[in-house]
Amino acid sequence: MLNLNPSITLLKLYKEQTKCLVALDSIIFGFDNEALKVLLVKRGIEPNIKTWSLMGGWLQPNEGLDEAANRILKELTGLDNVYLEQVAAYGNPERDPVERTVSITYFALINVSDYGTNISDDLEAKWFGLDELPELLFDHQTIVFDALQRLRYKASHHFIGFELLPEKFTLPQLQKLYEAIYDVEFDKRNFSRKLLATNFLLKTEEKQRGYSKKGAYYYSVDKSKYDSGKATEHSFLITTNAGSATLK
Amino acid sequence: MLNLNPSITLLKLYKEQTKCLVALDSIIFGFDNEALKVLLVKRGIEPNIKTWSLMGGWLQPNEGLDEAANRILKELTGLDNVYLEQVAAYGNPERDPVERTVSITYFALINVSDYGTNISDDLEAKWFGLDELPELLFDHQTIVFDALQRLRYKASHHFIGFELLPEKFTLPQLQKLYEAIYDVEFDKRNFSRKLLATNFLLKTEEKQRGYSKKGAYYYSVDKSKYDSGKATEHSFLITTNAGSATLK
DNA sequence: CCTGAAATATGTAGTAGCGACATTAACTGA
DNA sequence: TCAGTTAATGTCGCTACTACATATTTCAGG
Repeated sequence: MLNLNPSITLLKLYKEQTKCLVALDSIIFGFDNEALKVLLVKRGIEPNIKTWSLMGGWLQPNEGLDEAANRILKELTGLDNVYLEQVAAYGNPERDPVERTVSITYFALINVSDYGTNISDDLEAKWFGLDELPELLFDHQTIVFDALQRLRYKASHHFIGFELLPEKFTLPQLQKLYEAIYDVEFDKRNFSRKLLATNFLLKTEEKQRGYSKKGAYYYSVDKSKYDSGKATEHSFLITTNAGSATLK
Repeated sequence: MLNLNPSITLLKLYKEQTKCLVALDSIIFGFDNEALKVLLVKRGIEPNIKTWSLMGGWLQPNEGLDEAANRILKELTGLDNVYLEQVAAYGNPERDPVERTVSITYFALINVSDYGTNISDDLEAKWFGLDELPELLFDHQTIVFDALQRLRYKASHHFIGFELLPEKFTLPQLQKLYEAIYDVEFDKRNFSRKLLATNFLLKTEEKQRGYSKKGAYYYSVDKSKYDSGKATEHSFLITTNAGSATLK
């Protein structure tokens, strides 16, 4: 932005700078009631064709970063209105051997059951558990790890976990979700007490059937409170000290 | 990263993508024992020549992002080995009117007394308090705000605040620093109890002279513990709930 | 129809840590 | 030596977290 010698003309200064490709890559998290998963695709172009990689694409001339990340996500999964948050930028000169590329990453939280129906079949995509990731393209391994860190932080301070669940979910489901995110186990009683204390949850009259003998009540998110809560911070289950002590 | 039609050749696919300039802009925080400040420079090129802006520069062909941010910081301030952490990427198509530019931002924590001696005089630079910022270039206002948010988060979970202070500092100095970062006031007794409990601080025999009647003991950072602590999280003074409640 | 198994729902007691608060100690300068 | 200023430290009450046990609902099988 700054030039110590003002006599150089503007255009020259701008023109002599190197330009890069800008890619947007999304770490798409999903939850199948058991484990936290990441959606990967088999790369369709050389080099490294058929290597598993994150869903991504290039920035187009007239779109902003968030906009581009949303567009790409929609193109590849058919999903719209997905929780999407920027994580970081990666720009090692050697990361993409063909062309200098800076990648800006986003993590997405999707509800797996929404996803299943809309996915285009052209695309070889698969869910992977975090401890069963295949060999990944370029630096995507690091990127996934960083995104997980970010998700863990975010979900412990803001009420966003439910974005990974269907509209209606039970407390045991919610607990399993958080246990998957942090790879810890929680006490049922303390868990429900703490989550209910947020006042973000609305109990419905409906019970889940078939999964357990007794059946658990479904809850939904109180959107009005949640929207105002997005700005505010709440420390959920993982207080920073306990968290680092307990995480595997 | 992915192409639904594998018949398109690799090079064509890469070549037809638009390229951008990539800028690295740093929010340089400093602390003058009173307030948290940001170092800004007067832009030397059109458009918006003479508008105050963040310190920044362009990414060069053979350097990574962190590397570039460090290089630029060194070129502009003479400072080396500075705490520097990536914050976010900004890429609205209109943000730089001359040329499509993606900016990747970093926050830097420097010790103002180190800085004073090394600064090149070619450069019109000035410290600004956060509540007395001038009109800023492009979206730099937003960028500063986001960086402050990030600094607040980081300093409340990791022991990094001291990067803004000299090698040796007193507890009252440290307290004033945290008060400046969060724009709150702390209780002296609770503050020192909590900070000392981290075990990151080493008390020296030396006392600060001249500033107060009694004189406060100098402390330094126990680097061995600190290095291992960088990975771990610690919740410092600002617990998330209390923090959001108390912050102005 | 009764019984047992399985999972949900909820209550309590102990404790650690936080916040609020007041006094003593060290030094300077008049 | 006295007054003024700032540093250093200890106590109490409360909140919130943890650990832990029992009752309830329902389904399935004899």
